[in-house]
Amino acid sequence: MNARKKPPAPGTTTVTEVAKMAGVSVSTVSRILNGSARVADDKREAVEKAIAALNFKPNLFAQSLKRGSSMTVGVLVQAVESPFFNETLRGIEDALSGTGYAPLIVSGHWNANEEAERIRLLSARRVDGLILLSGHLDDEEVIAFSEHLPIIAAGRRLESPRAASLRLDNVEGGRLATRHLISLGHTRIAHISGPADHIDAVERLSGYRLALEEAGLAFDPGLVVQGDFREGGGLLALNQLLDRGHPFSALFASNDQAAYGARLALYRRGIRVPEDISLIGFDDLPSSSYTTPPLTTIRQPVYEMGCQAARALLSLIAGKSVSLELPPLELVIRETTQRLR
Amino acid sequence: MNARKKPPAPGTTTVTEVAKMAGVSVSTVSRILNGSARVADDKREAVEKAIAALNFKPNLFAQSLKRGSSMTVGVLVQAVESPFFNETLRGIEDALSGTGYAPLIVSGHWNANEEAERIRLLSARRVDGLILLSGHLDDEEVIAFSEHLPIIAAGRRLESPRAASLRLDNVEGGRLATRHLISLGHTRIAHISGPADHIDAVERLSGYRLALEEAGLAFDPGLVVQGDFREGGGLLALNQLLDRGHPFSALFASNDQAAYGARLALYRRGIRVPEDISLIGFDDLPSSSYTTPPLTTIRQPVYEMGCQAARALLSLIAGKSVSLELPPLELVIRETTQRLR
DNA sequence: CTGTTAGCGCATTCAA
DNA sequence: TTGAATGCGCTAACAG
Repeated sequence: MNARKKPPAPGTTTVTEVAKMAGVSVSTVSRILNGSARVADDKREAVEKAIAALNFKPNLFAQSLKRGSSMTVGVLVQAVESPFFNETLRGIEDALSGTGYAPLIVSGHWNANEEAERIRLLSARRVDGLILLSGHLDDEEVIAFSEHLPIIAAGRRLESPRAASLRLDNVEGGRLATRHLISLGHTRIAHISGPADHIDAVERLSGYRLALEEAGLAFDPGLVVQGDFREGGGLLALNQLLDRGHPFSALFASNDQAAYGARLALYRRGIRVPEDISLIGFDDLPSSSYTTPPLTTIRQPVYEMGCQAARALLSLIAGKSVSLELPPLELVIRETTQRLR
Repeated sequence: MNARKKPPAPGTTTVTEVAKMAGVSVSTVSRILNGSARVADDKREAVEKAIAALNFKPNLFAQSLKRGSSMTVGVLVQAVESPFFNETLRGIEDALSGTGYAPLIVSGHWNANEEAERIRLLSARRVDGLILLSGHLDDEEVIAFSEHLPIIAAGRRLESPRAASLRLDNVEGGRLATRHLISLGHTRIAHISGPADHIDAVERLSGYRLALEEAGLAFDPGLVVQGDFREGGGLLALNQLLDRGHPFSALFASNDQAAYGARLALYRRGIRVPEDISLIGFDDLPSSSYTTPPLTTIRQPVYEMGCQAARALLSLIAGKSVSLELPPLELVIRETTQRLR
């Protein structure tokens, strides 16, 4: 029933066969594979030849089973399809490349239950560590998970021996954005906030209020409307705002996607950007350099976050302590903001 | 320090412990885990209780080692950060969700050598199958890989017992786009092509020429300029085109990203879209609904591609034959094209 | 129906 | 320096 002879399939050959071909024992092959002990040159050569000839790759499962390490790190992202996480994933991938570790990416879909479920899945796959990008899980739960699994969490602040976090100062970011508008002479500044249960969104709103206050400008709740961090929400939000009839000359959107939506709403109503209304976003997605006009925004170092997170996780896995330092948020002035005339 | 009672770490308990706690043998536990045989209700109950109490998850490596299946499928994407692949990844993830399979995503970076290297990496991890999204590998190499590994390839056409492909008719897409412009009265239609070594790009260009020909319009090489499927390339390309001085009233960009770049170039020069120039893209990225103005484009069913690819791969893995059918490319008329006046 | 046992492919003792 | 032997945790015969 089963076909006996197979061509040397990668993933079919084992150390035993390599050993046989090279005329040595399996342990010698293993030693060469891992450099775990000195081996005579002639044997080494024979083994290496056999490995090449058989197209041999050690079975990672057997290795994992033996070593208790999977050489895999889990990455819990909120949505693979979100442009926001893209560059972070690239950073993770780049940082991991060449280390032997591979990322296993799963999506939590902005849902605490699903996140917990995914983490369980990752843990069943015995990932050696976990990178958490944002998410709705309680910090306590994350710390609980970290008892068994080193964790680097982005978008949180948590202290624990087996966990570290990476978080930007979103209050400062919101303040930066708002101050930029104020410095251009704007005094009636609207804000599209993000989800009320999203800490980043809440902080950006705080930053907005803070900047207003610092400038002696009154906070007007009628100028704030809730979005959902996505284009559709931004569009809706801006329409609501406009319908309220409170005049404003500048708009701070809590993220770039919301800004895109708002931009479209403005376009539909024939309101020009930046001539009639100045617009600033938050994130600096790659596409924000190419909107019409290019979007002024607050740049988050997302790629660097990915790199750092991955590197830090590797340290954690190696039992070393980690210190995380991120470049600061940065105002990127492009063409959607201008001085109030 | 406080007395910490170690909660059973997930990934630490084994079938043996479960068996001991439930007072049965390991095989009984295994049988219950896999439903591979009938088990008396009382034992089943005891085992299930033990599993819950110990927070037990079977070690996937041990399972894989034993069964020779990793419950993992490899996904070779060109760039995790590319907006184009995002929705496809989501489709793959959705289709895989609940099947027990997890995707292992790696990037080939548009480079045949790196692609081959990544595939080797995936094969060392003993993935049960492979989804290839685009790429520079020769079809023959892909077929060679498929000897040992079931493969679904998007963006190719290949026949083999262990491989299947999923490919849209890009000639038709290019034709569709161009015909739309022609139907609006345009006769001087420019084209930003994609990389000359990218088959999709070449086919879209063919479609463009075909539509021109069908309409009795002469093909003018001076109206075609090469881009790179990215925003920057589109921007540059359009500037070149404009500098050539050949007049045109409509532009077909080989993908949406190029269209974004072109849009910006136009904006910079004060050329209005669609009043002065009609613009059509290709792909229908999610953000294309929110450009200013929203982009007319050819929609690729990328999400569906992901779903289908994943489902087909599962069939292939199960030893079944597959038939792949994709919804057709579709013209999405938004607001960057209008009748020539 | 259930328990015992033999490996899956590998890294690692322990002897030689 | 090398080889033989022992599990890692699990599934699947094979007996009972």
